[in-house]
Amino acid sequence: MSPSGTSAPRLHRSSTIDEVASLLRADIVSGELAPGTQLREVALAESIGVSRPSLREALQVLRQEGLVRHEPHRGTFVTTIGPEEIVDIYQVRRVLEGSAGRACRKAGAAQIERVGAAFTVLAEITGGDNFDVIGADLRFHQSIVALLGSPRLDAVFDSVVTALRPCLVLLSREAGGSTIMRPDSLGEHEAMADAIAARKGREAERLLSAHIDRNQELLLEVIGADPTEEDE
Amino acid sequence: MSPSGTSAPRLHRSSTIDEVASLLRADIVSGELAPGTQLREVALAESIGVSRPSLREALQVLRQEGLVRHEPHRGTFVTTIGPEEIVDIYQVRRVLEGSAGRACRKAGAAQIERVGAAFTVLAEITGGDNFDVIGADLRFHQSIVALLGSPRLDAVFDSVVTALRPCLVLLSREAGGSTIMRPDSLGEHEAMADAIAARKGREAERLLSAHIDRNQELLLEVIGADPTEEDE
DNA sequence: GATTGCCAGATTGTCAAACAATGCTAGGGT
DNA sequence: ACCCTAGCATTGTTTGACAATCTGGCAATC
Repeated sequence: MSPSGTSAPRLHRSSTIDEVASLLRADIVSGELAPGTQLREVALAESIGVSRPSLREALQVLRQEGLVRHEPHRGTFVTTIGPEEIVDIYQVRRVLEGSAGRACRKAGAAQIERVGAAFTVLAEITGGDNFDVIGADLRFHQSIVALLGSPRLDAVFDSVVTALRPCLVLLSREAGGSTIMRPDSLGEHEAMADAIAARKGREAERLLSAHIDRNQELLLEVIGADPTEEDE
Repeated sequence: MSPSGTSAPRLHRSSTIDEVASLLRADIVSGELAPGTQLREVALAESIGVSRPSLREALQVLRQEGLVRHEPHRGTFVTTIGPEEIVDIYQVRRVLEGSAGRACRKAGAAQIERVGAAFTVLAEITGGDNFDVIGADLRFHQSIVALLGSPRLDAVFDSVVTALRPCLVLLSREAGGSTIMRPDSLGEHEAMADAIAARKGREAERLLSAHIDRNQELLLEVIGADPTEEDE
């Protein structure tokens, strides 16, 4: 038996607290738990069906992920996202996706292939539900970051996307329509996918950067113009 | 009431679990808790003086930071760092520091100033204790990443540095001498600091990239040549 | 003698209940 | 109207307990 070091995927892959964390995470990114909501430990633990210590451990996970904010002796609240966070998040995107675009020259063929696949999904899903479009869009960009070949950077982008998603969902809910997906957005994505497929690093970086800038402006505009009604 | 010095209104700045997490984090990065060590909950909780649930919450924090690895029903162990992790960490450094170097053109004057200050500290401390040199080196690079002006990216780099530090400490302990700080390393840092001060983005990026590549090679060499005795 | 099966100890996983500490709110005194 | 205080709700932390699971060694079997 050669215990080939890297992986010992013992079954049992989900502990209670990870499940609880996933559950809450899903409720947050879907917007079901609105930003600013206080998460009361006793009630929440009861409603989920776990003990308070277990819930608290799960909350620690979410806190570390930045999905909830913790104020001592006050409580834990779903993170509210403001203009500064938006700017920060998009700066992260610029750095990560920009670098990834430029690195498409060195990336493996398989990774390049996945970008194309992600674009295909995005192109075909357009016109469907807004929520699905957001998901496909983000997955496309995720596949771009994957070009860097770094699990850690993938995780960083994941967390950024997770933080961004409730914001986009909220937006789409308010606008009710296709505010998020600008009409020329699909074209931009196609251009990016093409540049990457052709391994034109500089071009891809430029397109990505411009795309991200535009989206940031759009988002800031809507968020800034609409001081969310969340409460006092 | 004159707010003289430390005894200001108790801002409750650290909850128990954050303190415990900090304590353990310090022990891990200093190498006192060697990689691979199992953290037994009862004994550890007792030795620190907190209850088991509190300790577990602290461990969740460290797990999220990647400092410990958790195996269900087995225990939590101080993360062991292998060649893949080294490569990953240095990829993160390449992306972050490279982007930061190039972004020095747009960075604020204050941020640029801090890079210079960090270099001064590094230059003057050289020759001192190895541990201090490592710290100053990392802080210098931290100040470079700060050029990006993104709290999130700062945090990412922080976590990377934290993961890297025990590895460097271990190295310095084995080599006993100046293996980490190559003789020409200080010169490289000076060149980088100069390029940034002059806001030569391209130049800074090139220098940083080369510097990081060299250090990665060095680290991989020593790590690879020395399969640490820790496991089976 | 080597392998297998199995049992006891140790360790983690999870819970219930409790009490202290703190923040918020409402009511009373001025 | 304002300040102060009492009381309630919520978090912070501990204790103790029990179930589930892993580890290592012992005995039985081939």
